[in-house]
Amino acid sequence: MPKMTFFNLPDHKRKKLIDAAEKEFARVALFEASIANIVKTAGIPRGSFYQYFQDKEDLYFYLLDKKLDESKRYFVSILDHHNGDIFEAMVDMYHKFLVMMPDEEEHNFIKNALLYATNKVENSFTSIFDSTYDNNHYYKVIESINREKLKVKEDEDLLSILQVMSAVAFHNIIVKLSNKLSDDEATEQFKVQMELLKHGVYQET
Amino acid sequence: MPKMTFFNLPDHKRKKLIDAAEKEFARVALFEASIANIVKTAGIPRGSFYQYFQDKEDLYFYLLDKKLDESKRYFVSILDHHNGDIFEAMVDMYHKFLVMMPDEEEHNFIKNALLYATNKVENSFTSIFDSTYDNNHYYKVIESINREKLKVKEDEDLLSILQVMSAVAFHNIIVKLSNKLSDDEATEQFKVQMELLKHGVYQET
DNA sequence: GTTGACATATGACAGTGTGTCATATAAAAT
DNA sequence: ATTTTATATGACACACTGTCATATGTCAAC
Repeated sequence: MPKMTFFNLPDHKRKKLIDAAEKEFARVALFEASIANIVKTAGIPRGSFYQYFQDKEDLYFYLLDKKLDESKRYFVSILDHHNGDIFEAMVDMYHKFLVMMPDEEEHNFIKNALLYATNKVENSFTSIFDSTYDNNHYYKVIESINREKLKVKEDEDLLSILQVMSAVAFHNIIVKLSNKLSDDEATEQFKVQMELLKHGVYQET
Repeated sequence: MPKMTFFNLPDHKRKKLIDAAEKEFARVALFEASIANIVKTAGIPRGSFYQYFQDKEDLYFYLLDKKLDESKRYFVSILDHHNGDIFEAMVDMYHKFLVMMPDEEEHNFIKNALLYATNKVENSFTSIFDSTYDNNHYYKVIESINREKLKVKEDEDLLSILQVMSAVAFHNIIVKLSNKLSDDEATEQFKVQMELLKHGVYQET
């Protein structure tokens, strides 16, 4: 987390710094991003940066988590919209995530995050379904899920399902961003994989 | 790929360099690893390094792919051992991968690779099931799979299954390596998720 | 309105790393 | 023996990081 000094900053100064950082993290992945670049763009002295943040990662995950918080809230609303059908919600979310990013800088930021995913970045993304990150949000999701059509009834089993889904979604988004799949192809492929998970791949005897 | 100069090197010199590199990549993740360290340990001049490799990544992915090639071959043998049952093979492989790493340096190398996974690293891992990386190996796998118990019969459907499985496996290994799951807990969790995929999560009406 | 205590700002600096290049050396070809 | 080609070497220019001594601002208390 950024230090208090950062939050005490006058709005325009804080915004300038955030804009500069977003620009840099949209340009290249975290490990390639340079503080030197950010402070130059923001027009602040180098020393000030360390007054506000522990280091590059501190700033980075602050920004990333801020962006993903929006997605989290959005997912709950989508889930409600689909009457708790978690598969429909997931496919919808996946599609929206890929298609609904008109801001190129935002798109590149996310792309760089995903293509150079550290464990921490992956956690930030898949935390949509992880109680350790945001217990409050987690229960909202769990409670919004309609279990009627599902085989499992226990929270624990539900969690396993969510984990499988988010692992597959995460992987698919990376494939989509790195390869030459169109939005439609990617969505189609994800749907197919969700169907597999829905109905299973074994022939029931 | 390393340059020819590297492969022309006398064995002992090449080995010394590889040993030094493996040590460095076991110490820290790719982005933190330093060429300066590697050449110091190997006792070669800095200039020579660039005679052999394009850069750090060149050396890194050469080593990683070499390691994963063993795993690929091993997977085919496991699949045969389980008479083509892809779920049994996958669970077995997952367990072996976690448990059968007695060499601490090797373990740390893989751990660093996974916890700081770039798109390229993830590709290297999941390429077990990707025809674009090693067509020959891919067909060996595809042909070894027993489709009797599976709903799907087409290669294309099979590929979707494999992709889902490898995405889930990849994700689980990362969770296992970063968190405090024991080998047994991790294996159990993976089994549960494989069962979900086998039989599906929807109640068939 | 002066003082002191505390918060913030600043940029020079030491340390570390990268990739290149001119030069030296060895090996092979003619 | 001489030219050509391959390899070796380490100094160098450049880039970046994190720190620290010093400067500047803020604000409550007297």
